[in-house]
Amino acid sequence: MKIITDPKRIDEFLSRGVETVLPSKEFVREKLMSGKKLKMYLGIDPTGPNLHLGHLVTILKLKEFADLGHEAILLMGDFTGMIGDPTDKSAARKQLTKKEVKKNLSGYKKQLAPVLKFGWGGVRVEFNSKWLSKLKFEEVVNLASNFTVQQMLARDMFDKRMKENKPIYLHEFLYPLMQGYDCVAMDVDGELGGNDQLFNILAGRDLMKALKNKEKFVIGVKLLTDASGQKMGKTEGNMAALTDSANDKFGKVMSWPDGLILPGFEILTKADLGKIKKRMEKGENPRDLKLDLALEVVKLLHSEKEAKKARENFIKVFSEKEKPVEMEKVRVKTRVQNILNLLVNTKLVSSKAEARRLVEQGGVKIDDEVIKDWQAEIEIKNRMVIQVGKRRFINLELSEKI
RNA sequence: GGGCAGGUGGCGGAGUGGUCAAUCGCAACAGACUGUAAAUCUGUCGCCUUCGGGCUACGUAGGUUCGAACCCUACCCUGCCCA
Repeated sequence: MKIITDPKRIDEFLSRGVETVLPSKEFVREKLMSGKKLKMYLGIDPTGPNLHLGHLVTILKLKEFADLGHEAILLMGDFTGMIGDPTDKSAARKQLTKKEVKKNLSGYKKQLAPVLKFGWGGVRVEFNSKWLSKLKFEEVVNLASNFTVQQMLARDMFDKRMKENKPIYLHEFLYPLMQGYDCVAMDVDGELGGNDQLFNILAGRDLMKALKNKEKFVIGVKLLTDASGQKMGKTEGNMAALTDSANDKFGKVMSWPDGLILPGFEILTKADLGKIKKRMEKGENPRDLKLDLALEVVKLLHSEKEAKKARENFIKVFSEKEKPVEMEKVRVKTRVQNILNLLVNTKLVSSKAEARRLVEQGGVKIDDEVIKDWQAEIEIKNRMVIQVGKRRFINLELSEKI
């Protein structure tokens, strides 16, 4: 594949959605312009079964790199993942088994398929267990001698835990080491990652310099945060997972604070940012801009048709408070059931106590009628619609057999 | 190895013999409101219940007591200080 040296595209690659470029933008631009094939990688720890939009941002960047004709590697941290990242204090360190890692990986593959085809467009998948599991203790010690405890402690996460008298496990210090060694093992020219990964990535930069006398470049991608640096939602509640349905993804994007509109367009779409800014300045309703953003995001991961359907659905359910276009169908056998049992049986709630609470608070509707009495016996009719809260709907189907 | 302080609900953190299913904050859920699933306000927030109550839970295992998250013993785990 030919190396693309179009300055415009390279500029776009180095600036759109990018927070940090090390050692300098000029350095990396020069490399990219040289026409030489470069090797850059992005690491993911396969700790959970699902990827979310945050992962997607970096993966899209990796794809961009591949599209420029370079060698892009998606590194699965199966080794690091197996050791487990003990971020909380006493929660039993979850050590992933080989089986789980494998399962997670195949899930990722599926989830990423719409945006990235493995073995295509230059993106290659590697596993770091390939080299990390072979390191001898002696080699590990050698690697460790490149770093000081003080350097590690400089990391804000560790610093915070020191101040709070919370445990820091020794092997946590080895994390950056392992990640750094990945660069050495693959002998890459650069590394890509979320800007929050900078510390680990820099460890790799140091190692590359020390062991290979190579200047590894680093591209730190912007995180999905608003202007004040607040991560979207306090947790990752509205960080849509790639496995979410088109409707859910659409809704989650709509729930983002307005401050995320521009960053969202910047890092998740190819939309013309100037135009978006203009629309904002003109005082256009942010909701409409967000509808466009949500549409683009869903389009990225589903078809355009599905994206449009999700938008229609959202407008119906939330703006006009109507029922969704399509809802899940649930079969029931018993013709007459108590409302609580019905809610539990259809898996809308997890316990009777919860069901009762919802009913008492007026959060349960059957065919648009609020059910207030938790002792009510419901006579089930075909195609009856049960709604819990604002956004959970199911369509009942009477099963004819006993 | 020694001394000290701790281990409580999804998380943080009160409680130190009965009135504790456990104050409070965060997260979550429902309702009102809103351009939005944001913000704000209100309510809920272990499980089961014939709504009387029952059951399971405060690191683990035993014990004392009419009664234990709280007292005793052993064990496991964490932090701090000393060596």
